[in-house]
Amino acid sequence: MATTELAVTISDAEWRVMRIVWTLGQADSRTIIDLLEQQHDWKAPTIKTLIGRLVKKGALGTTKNGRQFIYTPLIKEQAAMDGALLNELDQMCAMHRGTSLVHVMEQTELSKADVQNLIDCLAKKLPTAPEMVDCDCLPDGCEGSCES
Amino acid sequence: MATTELAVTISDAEWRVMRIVWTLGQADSRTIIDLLEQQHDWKAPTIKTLIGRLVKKGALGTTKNGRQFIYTPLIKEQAAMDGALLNELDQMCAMHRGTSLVHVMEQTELSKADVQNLIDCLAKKLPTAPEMVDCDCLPDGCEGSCES
DNA sequence: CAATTAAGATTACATTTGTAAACGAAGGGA
DNA sequence: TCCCTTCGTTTACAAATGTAATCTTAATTG
Repeated sequence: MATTELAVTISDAEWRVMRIVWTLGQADSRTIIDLLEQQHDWKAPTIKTLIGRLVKKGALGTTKNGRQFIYTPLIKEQAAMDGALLNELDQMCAMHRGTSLVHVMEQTELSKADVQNLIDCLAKKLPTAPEMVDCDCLPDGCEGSCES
Repeated sequence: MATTELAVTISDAEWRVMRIVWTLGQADSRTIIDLLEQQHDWKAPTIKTLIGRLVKKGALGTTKNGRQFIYTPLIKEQAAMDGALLNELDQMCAMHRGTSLVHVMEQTELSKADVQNLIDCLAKKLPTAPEMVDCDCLPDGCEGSCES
């Protein structure tokens, strides 16, 4: 049985740090601090705190390199992204998720390949898609019209 | 110039309360408390606190009904959902958003109509979709391979 | 009318998060 | 060898959040 790795929760600010490390593959604190100081008005100690918290949370791993550390991602970027989005979606009314996804699509820039993948994925779902998805906001089930 | 209504932020626990009110259209505290006590192990005072915070945040409005209040949503459910998802997506690497949306689609139950709407929306995007969306994790732009 | 109940308001308290200063040890240069 | 730079660690502190007890007041009931 593999270690049940319960999804690490990454806060908004921490997310910025992770993106740097994910993109570079690995990085020492100097690099992370330099890059983030350019993108935000964060002071170096702020970024150090974020790095420290990510290490404690198990999102970043460390390798000693002389006096310093080299940080590497311990969680996958795509998995973190998928998890965060699904998490958010899961706490919303099941009946309205589809509409929300349409709105999100409309406002998100996607590459041709992404659009094609999405179309393929949806085409595959179409045959087995239910006629409707019920609201799950009330204990029993929502028969109301869900005005909003 | 209309009042720039800066998106109200709703926390996870508060989200549960909003869903009840959105679904019912309006509700008094007794109703909200009864329903939520069934879904969670929350005590009545906990729910009262959440309701109070939502009123203060401007997410719920009140109408006096005798000694009690009737709560109504001041923000639209669909708008709140769209905003929360876009917010989450916006803080992620632009290059990987498409893939994440594919994964989200795969794991979300959608009605036939939703699937069709999504397909239509995507079909419309396809012609103008860029060949690729660049990573925006680094200050300048990410030319790296973005291993993750 | 007195005692109980219920509704909303006030207070409480630990944890997480954003944001950062201060500190201690290890190297590098004068 | 002695100071200064750096890195990582410790401490700080306010706001947001999860979770709830207590209090005040007005209404319900016997």
